[in-house]
Amino acid sequence: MKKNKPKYNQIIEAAVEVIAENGYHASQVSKIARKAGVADGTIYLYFRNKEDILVSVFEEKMGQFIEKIARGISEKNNADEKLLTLIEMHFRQLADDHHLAIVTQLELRQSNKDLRLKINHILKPYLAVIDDIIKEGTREKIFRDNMNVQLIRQMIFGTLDEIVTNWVMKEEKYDLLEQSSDVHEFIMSGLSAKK
Amino acid sequence: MKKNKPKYNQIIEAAVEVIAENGYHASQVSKIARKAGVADGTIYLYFRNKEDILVSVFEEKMGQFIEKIARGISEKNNADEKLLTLIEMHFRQLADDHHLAIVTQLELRQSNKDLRLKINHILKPYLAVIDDIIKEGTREKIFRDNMNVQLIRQMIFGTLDEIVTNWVMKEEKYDLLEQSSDVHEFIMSGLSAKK
Amino acid sequence: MKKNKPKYNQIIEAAVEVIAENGYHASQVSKIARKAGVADGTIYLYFRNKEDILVSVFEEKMGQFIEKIARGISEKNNADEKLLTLIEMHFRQLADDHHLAIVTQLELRQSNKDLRLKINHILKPYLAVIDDIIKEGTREKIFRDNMNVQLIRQMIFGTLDEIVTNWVMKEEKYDLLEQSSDVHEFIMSGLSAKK
Amino acid sequence: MKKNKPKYNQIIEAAVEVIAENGYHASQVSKIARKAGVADGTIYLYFRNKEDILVSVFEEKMGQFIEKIARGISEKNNADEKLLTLIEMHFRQLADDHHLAIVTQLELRQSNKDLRLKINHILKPYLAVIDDIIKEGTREKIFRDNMNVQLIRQMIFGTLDEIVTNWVMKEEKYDLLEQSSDVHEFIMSGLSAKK
DNA sequence: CATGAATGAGTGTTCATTCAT
DNA sequence: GATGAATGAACACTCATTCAT
Repeated sequence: MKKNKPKYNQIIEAAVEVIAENGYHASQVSKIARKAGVADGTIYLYFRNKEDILVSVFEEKMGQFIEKIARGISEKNNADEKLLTLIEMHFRQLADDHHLAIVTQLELRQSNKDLRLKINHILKPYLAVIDDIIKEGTREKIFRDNMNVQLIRQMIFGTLDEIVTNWVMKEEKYDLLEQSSDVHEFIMSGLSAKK
Repeated sequence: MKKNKPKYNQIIEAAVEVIAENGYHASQVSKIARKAGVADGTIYLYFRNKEDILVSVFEEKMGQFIEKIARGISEKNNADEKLLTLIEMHFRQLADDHHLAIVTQLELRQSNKDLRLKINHILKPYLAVIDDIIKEGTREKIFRDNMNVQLIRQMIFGTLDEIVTNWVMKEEKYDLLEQSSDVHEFIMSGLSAKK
Repeated sequence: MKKNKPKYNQIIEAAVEVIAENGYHASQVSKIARKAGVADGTIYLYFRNKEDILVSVFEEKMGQFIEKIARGISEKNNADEKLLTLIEMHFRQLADDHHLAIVTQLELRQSNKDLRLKINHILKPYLAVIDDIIKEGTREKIFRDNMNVQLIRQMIFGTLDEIVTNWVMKEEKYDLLEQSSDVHEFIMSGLSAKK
Repeated sequence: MKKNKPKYNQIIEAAVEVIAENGYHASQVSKIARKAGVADGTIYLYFRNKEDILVSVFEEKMGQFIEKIARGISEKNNADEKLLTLIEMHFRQLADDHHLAIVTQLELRQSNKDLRLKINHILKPYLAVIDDIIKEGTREKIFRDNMNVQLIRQMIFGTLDEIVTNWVMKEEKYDLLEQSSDVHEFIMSGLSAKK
């Protein structure tokens, strides 16, 4: 949410809707402008080019996404609870925002390498949150020692991402949140120190 | 490998190379034709349209990919060993074919929803192989009961896929195969019945 | 006239007409294509881009222009007659081709610096023809010694060019060719060795 | 210099600089406004539109140009000296104002037919000055009789203009003023009554 | 007088696909 | 079967001008 630039936010919101409804490749700048209620040229007062709109969409939305999760986690006292919170909030936020789910799981992945690299960059803070949970669990001795944090994080993120993507592709026919405890149990057992 | 149509295979191989070298969006039909040593029009004697080339590329390559894994697994006697074999062969086949890894993990994901649905369809036999291992492990009582097979399979596939994608994006700088045992341990612990 | 590429010449001719009729800035590629009776895309099989069309127009037309003058001059036996021939043919060729006159004197001058540099390059052979006459006249002792050939050539070309441009801007209301002898006399007197 | 409107002159001067530095086509109104230190909208309090700025630039600058030459000539007593003065001052004024030379010889020529007609109109007083010298020379019997004044004037102006343009295009690498006497001699001989 | 945010018309170029030879 | 010349739809971005403040 950039300062008090109402047009900036109008355009961001319009972009999410247009991409969710039309698909990445059919999302012309003029369509976004029309939905935002501004002229085509106005877009370029707030964004350098079309790619900049898309990067900003992801930036703004992921910013909120991560911030909420980080806040939720900070109230929990151990890695176990934190992981459950992360899973639940990851699922809930996407389940609650139909358009956002389509855009992040399906449409934005069709972008070219450049844009994907930028998206990966934006994703980093979220990956760092996951890393922190892993490290905390190791300190708390509830996770095994000597784990490759980067690999574990890839497995956790890959698991969550694939589950959400499948849910979106199945047109969100079932309850995503219900899966949380199974996923949590799978990951916790996978990392557990006991054995 | 379709029948004995040499041009068909020339075009498939050319497509993999062209996409790996130029990226999805810079892979024009004319470029594929040139690399395959045929005229542009000839492409359309073997494929309905550009999407059909890409689907066929995935179909042919995944066909071999799955077949090899299925064969490797059939020689193993329990779910534990089968899972390890699947992980190792999944990693090894992509580590051994640089072009294929780039195409499947990065480039083909840029396709539109239609193409991705077709790709998912082609992937089904592989997902079925994973499902079979899960079911076998449950029968063997080495996995927990009452697991949601579909969910577990998504977590396993998501884990493997994310790890390979990260490895490709990091320009294959480290050894992918080395990760196999950690991944296997993570998943096995996650599914394990003991506790 | 390039080889036997009929489309190439159709496009060149169409470009001259379109520019003469609509002006430089209103000469869209699609308008040229329509007048040439080809599809927009066909233009790009024969020309790299729009500028290449314009350069080629000038190249082809000036090529013929210069060639004819060079041929005409070669039949003359002294600098005096050669100069008269050059003036007459310069005027006649533009007087005979209304469209070409408008394009070269008015429209193509609106091009940007890049294009103008290329046009100047194409003009060089013509300037060389003028230089040769000046040198010949000096050898024949009918022109003064010690003249700055480059400067003289600029004066001659500037004179002819300004006269034609004025004639085109006055909508070709009077007879351009009639001016030839006065211009010839002016230049000859200006260069004459007698004094 | 219009009235006592300081902003008017700021904009005129800014326009010359911007055009000289960026070229005709890259000289946006907003760039001129920024250089002039006024808001975009302010431009339109002093000029009807962009073309009006350019016409006014030429008007103001040519007004001074012509006035100085007319004053210089009025001090001379015969057509011969007046012509030399005109040539020298024409060359000197452009040699002394780098920006003006670029703008008048190269950039403003890229304008469309409309603007060029207006520029020609502004040029008329200068052409009249040349005409007067020609007529005076004829009266003084130092020029031939029966000359087509308009044609002679075109030749003189064309000569001077082409020489200056060449000098600007050669990036003003040599001394323009040095050419004056040769040019004067060429024209005088060309018009001379003796023979 | 002065501002500057907002407007919206206009166009060169690519490339998947066709079809006459 | 094979060719490759020809097609034509589709779209991001700039910038002169306006007008509410």
